[in-house]
Amino acid sequence: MSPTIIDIAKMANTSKSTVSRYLNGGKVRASTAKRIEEAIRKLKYKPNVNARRLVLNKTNVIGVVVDDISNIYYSGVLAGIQAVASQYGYVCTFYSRAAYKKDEKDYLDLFKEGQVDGLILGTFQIRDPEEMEHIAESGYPIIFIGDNASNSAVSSIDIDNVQGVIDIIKYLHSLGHKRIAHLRGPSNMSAANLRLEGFVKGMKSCGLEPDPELIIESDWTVEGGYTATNKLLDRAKFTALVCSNDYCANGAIKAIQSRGLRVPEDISVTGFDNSILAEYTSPPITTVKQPFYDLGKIAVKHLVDIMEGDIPLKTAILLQPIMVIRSSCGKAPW
Amino acid sequence: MSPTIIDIAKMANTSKSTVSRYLNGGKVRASTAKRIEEAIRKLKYKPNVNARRLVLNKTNVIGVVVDDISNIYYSGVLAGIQAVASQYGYVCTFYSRAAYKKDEKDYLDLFKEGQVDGLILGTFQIRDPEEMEHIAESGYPIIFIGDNASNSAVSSIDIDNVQGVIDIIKYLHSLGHKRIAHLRGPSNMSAANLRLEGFVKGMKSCGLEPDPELIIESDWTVEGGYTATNKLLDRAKFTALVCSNDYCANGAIKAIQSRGLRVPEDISVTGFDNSILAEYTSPPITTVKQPFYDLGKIAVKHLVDIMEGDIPLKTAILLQPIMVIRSSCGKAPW
DNA sequence: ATGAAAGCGCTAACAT
DNA sequence: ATGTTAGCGCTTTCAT
Repeated sequence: MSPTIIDIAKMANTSKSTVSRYLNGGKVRASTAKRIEEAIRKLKYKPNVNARRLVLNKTNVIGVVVDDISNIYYSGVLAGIQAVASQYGYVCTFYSRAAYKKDEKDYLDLFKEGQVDGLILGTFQIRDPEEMEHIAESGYPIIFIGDNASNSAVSSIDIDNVQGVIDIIKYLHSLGHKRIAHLRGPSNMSAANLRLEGFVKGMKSCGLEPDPELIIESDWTVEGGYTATNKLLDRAKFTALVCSNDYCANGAIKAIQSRGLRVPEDISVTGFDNSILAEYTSPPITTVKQPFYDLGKIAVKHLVDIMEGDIPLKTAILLQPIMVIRSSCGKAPW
Repeated sequence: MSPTIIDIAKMANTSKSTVSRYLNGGKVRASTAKRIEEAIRKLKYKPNVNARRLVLNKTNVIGVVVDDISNIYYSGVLAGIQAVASQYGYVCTFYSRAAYKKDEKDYLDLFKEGQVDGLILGTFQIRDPEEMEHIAESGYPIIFIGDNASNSAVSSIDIDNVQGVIDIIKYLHSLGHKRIAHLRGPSNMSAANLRLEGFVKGMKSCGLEPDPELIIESDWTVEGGYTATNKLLDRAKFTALVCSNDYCANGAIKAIQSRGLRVPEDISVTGFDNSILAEYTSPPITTVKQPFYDLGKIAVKHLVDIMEGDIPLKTAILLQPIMVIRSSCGKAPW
């Protein structure tokens, strides 16, 4: 067994309260401190966190629930979360949303069980309003990632998907494009809907009318993008295609090229996310960079503020995305 | 405050021992059980895990330490770890190696502190023998990921990097290639060295002599692969290039194409990992698929076996990789 | 089958 | 500044 605070007290000829005090930065006579330090060193003592958690009713762990840890989107966010959490003295435990849904478990149980002090909840899916309400009412320190403040009673953080696409449209418009198509993402994904919203707003702000015929839905995969783009090419003419993410943009480019058309000479294509695919495929794709790491970082910072009582109010943070211009866009051919 | 076992006992007109017994599947009279169940439901009771951890000296958490959570390699592994751990009733906490190194903390402290029951340690770097020894001696349940049993006193799991490249060489040889070059990875990465070993062994087993002039080192990045391949093209002739991973293979292809040479007509190129880049760039890259998810899955299964005493012995598991043939390789032109 | 009591390792009054 | 004591919520003998 590991040594306890009592073993230290005995060896240092003092009481466990004094050792505890020393450990927690309280006032201790220098000579006693020395003896305690020595005992700790000799016995290689480490405080038992579970005893501490029990008595303090504070775990110093942040729970993170996401759809799928292996998704590149999340892995960047998770890295930011983990790094910053540890700076603040917290440890992170990760849960997958799928497992929780399956077992019909309630995330809020994590608080009751003493597993976590705070929770970061991330999902691509549009959230269930009832669930949001349930969580908001609970009063526990929880922050949502990837949800654009659909419920103002909770704290959330996301990037501004709408503005990201507006920037893209303005850029394309500046290149002379007028017939701009949109390969929208799945309608059950909130970011996909927000990007569509950005498409419509961006078009209008440029004095262009979004043509329903030029909007087609696909999933966020390369294959889906390929298929949908082929349909789009069959039914209409356009000079630019705004895709809902980099994966389907990659598929779109392949579809366009497979018909002997060139990107960007004949059709310009844009993506979203700035994933690895956008950077290294040919042509490299003009896209919108999501600050994944910062997203995680700020989420934790904010959560810690909430947990430690500095920020009682609910806030919705919206990070500004950055357009990354590569060679998949060119002047409008007509 | 959350209700405790005592609140349940009171409401159910029994003692906390009986409630505890009920909770842990012990024998309880049916009528008592009913009353306890009802009390639990009414009070929405959830057992406090920290009290339980303290008394049982068992956390049900698996710690995972990796270089960088956001690395695609790890994110797949982590997903496997997380999923299977939760099946076994464990929760995962993730630590980044960097933070630990910086603070000079010892992973083994996690055990002493009662943070974890077991640890999965992953790194690309060649491990410090002293550290390995230290860990081996500790006797704690620890399993290494991504290390090919460099120390037989610890348990480890990895894919067979050597065999993966041997398979590639044999495949290229079957296509008629004789002058085969190797873009090796960084020499401080153990997998890079093993892949080089596979290259040498594979060549010999095909009756080919590995030419030192045809082996060049680069980091595992696209840019690094690009630069190194240009150097290689300047100094020698070859018909196939075996790259240490998909990223540098992607850079290699770009370098080759930038000189007006074609892949695979003039030079065949292979990668390693089966990352997203191998699948969606042009041409798609023939590579070796690492079973990331399975790696994590098996690591956990094995760790649980160790923790629960089923497997006292130290074992080194080597998973067989699978070659994925795409269009970056063709018949040798000469 | 059930309850009383001790104890897991720690913190925090409280008294000295 | 230090020690005594109670208690955090739970499990587990040991009686009954």
